[in-house]
Amino acid sequence: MRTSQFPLNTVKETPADAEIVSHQLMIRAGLIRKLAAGLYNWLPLGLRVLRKVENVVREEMDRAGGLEVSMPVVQPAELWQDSGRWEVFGPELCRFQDRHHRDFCLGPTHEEIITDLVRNEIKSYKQVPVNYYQIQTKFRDEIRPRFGVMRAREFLMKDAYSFHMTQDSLNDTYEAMYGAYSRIFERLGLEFRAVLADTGAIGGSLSHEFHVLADSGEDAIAFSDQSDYAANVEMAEAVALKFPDEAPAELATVATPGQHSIDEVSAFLKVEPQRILKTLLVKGTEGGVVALLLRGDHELNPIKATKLPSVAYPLEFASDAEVREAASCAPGSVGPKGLTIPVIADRSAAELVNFVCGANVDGQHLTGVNWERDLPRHEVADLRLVVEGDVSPDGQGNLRIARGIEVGHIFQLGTKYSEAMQATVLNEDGKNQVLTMGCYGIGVSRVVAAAIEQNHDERGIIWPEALTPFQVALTPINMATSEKLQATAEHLYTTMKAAGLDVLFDDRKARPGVMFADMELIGIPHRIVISERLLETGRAEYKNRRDGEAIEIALEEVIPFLLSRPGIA
RNA sequence: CGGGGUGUAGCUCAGCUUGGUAGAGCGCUACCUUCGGGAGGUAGAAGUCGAAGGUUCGAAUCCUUUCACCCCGACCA
Repeated sequence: MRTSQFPLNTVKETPADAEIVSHQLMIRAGLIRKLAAGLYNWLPLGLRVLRKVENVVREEMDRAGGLEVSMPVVQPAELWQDSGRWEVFGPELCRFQDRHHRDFCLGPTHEEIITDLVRNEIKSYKQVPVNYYQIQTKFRDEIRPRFGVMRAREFLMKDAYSFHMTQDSLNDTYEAMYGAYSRIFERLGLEFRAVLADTGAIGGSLSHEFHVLADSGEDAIAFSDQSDYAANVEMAEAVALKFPDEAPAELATVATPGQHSIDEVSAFLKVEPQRILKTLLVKGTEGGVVALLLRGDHELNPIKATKLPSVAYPLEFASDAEVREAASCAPGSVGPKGLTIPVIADRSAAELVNFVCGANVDGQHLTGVNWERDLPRHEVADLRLVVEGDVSPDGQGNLRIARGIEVGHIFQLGTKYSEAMQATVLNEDGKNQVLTMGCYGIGVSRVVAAAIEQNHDERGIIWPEALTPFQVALTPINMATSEKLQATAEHLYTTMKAAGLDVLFDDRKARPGVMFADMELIGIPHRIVISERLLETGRAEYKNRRDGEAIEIALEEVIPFLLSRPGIA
């Protein structure tokens, strides 16, 4: 491709409304342009990258036995009413009516549609398992779209849905998808981790997320430094931290006027926070409140808390009035002693000895408290967020915490949708049997942004080979003034293309600085420069975008040299 | 939805407090000079000052309403 026929829509200035690097660079490099909040046009350069991702995804899905389909973006309400999600889904489901006043929505996901398709088309156990996938535009009316295509309202997603007679069969496909996803992100040249995940609103049992590691990531993930354990911190199991054995101290009541927070009490009583018991009162499912106990240095994990049958979802803290009713004091002085409401202790809180807790009297705390002697043993659960350095739940190594961008998510759905929508087939006994489902998503447009977050410098994007819109930039200097240079450039361009190289020939009448800056901004990994000066010795200059390595090579060696570069052929 | 902020040329912004015929830099067009790291000069094109209403002799500027966009929180690939 020639730049004279492929306008580079680069801009020098950083757009004012772009927060993160990938968003800024995608606009500066001319990959995307915003149309409205959360809606983007993809320019030719950006679309080339998007298609690269798409193709890798498609190849690996096909290799793993997926069958490509295409389902409409617009979906009839009836199917959503069938699954029960028409009512359950919030305002992010964009609903509208057609001219006949029939209800429709823009598909945020396609479980309903595929389940309907399968219940109509798949009749026999002989036709399963099947794994249908599509690469399709989705629309979610996000509360707050941000970070460019990272959290857009309209985005490109690969979604796959598998149907099975047995859990074993689902396990097989789940594993195949796990493998396919790993290959996809490896081929794309991204540093990623697969982590145990919460199944969230989609429902189901087993689930893994695939995260591209980047400091700007919205998710925190925990992984062991010695084993392959990895989980979203929302999910990461927190093991009980033992407390050193000590002789029991005497139980005492102390005045702690005006000391409410853990830090205040810690400073006032000169006791380290980990020896103070934090008592949180939250709303319960039955309408009352429930007490959750944590070590003072630990934080509550709301996801874990709301999974407890007695705790209301979503998590809501008790009001001051409710606290006073349950504990007869203000929130800063609450403790478990004497409470008549349900009490659940975190595993590590249950290990405390000689600790401090609220006395349920304003301005008073208890010291030297011990379980059993002073307080009954309560229900114990995993309630806290893991922290860096925690023992890994598999017992091997310690947890480290990194930030990641979720680019893929695989679920074992079970029969949630197939049951509700009656997706059944006849089994070997001639009986109707509900199919078991899995679903598997990749945020294709998000992958592009994630790749940039992970691969850029102060000059712009540095594309991994598998994603780059062009492999090689051919930049002749002042070509217009030299017929010889022009002829050499044209010849190089033609032979490079013939050699199968995807080359962007900068034939603009631009100054060298402009060409270099543009090619670096748009992230082309390899650059060939030719000039009058170089021509005198029959050489060209090669420069690598990532490591900045620059060498001169003989003109006739240019193509063999490029083809020998890792990842290019 | 709650809290905060911004709308003026394609982009980044000044002008608004104190009302008086619309500005800069970048980008774009043409020409001259320059030519290995976002050049210099000359000339030019380009704006219903987000929209509506009001106050005023006169509104980008003051008042009211409204829309859009951005940031912080709860949702998600």
